[in-house]
Amino acid sequence: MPELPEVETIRRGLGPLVTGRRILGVEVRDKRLREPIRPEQLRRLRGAEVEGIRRRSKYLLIDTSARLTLLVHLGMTGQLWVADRGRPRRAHEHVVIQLDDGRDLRFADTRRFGLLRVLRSDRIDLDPRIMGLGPEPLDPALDGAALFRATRGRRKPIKNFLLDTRSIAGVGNIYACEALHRSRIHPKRPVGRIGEEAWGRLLGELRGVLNEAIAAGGTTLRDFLNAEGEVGYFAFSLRIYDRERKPCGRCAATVRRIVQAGRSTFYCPRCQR
DNA sequence: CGGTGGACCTGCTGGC
DNA sequence: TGCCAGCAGGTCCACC
Repeated sequence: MPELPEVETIRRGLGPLVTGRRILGVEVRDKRLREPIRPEQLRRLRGAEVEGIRRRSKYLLIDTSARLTLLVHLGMTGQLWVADRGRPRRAHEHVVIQLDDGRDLRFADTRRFGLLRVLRSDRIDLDPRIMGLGPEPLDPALDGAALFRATRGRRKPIKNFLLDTRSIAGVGNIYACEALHRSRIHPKRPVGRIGEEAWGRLLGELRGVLNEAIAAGGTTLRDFLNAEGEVGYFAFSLRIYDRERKPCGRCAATVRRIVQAGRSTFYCPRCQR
């Protein structure tokens, strides 16, 4: 489900709903995630006040006054939202965090690829999951020249590079395909054969599509819902993703699907070189 | 260095 | 109608 724009959409929606709220209790109904939830860890949040929510790559970081941070990853089908206490449970609702305003912060995850962990706030940057992440694409300090320098002599296909969170954080399958299509770059082009100017344009197109998706509230193809349980509308603006055998919106050639790194890549064989 | 394939899970779709 | 292969927005690992 969620790539950078979807996680950012949740962060923005959740912020005003939970910041300043005190955590009254934590209920773990099902701890079977890929890495099992540790209820005794989550219960340490009881009594703490939520101070704010940050995002790093596709992770949400919920900081509390107990100097503990709740680290959340939504995997493929994770959902995190606020609901009035007493609202019926959603399917696969695994965790309920009771807030002091009569509402709950709830976590559901059909496929259980998500992650929920409590970390010491002062040690987050030492967590191996966070430590290994590459630069944020929307960070103004990042530029095409840096990406150009980082990729000299490397032969990794650009699509695989974009999907690797150690190179650039937060880009997933949808936005990697869309950014390459907008940049007219073939998904198999080795990163070492992309010039400095082209890196600048690619980064610009990547930022463009990410920002437009955030403005539209994210992409809902199947499960994505924001912090208030609503869908996002960027699916209507996708130009290449999931359009196999349909015409390319720019040149009318037929969109192709190939597999790279075990994932579907959609591209236009005419305008992406 | 880089690629593939599989693992982890559940649910939906499309073809027969 | 029913079954089943294939696929899904993410990571992580073993192996070539």
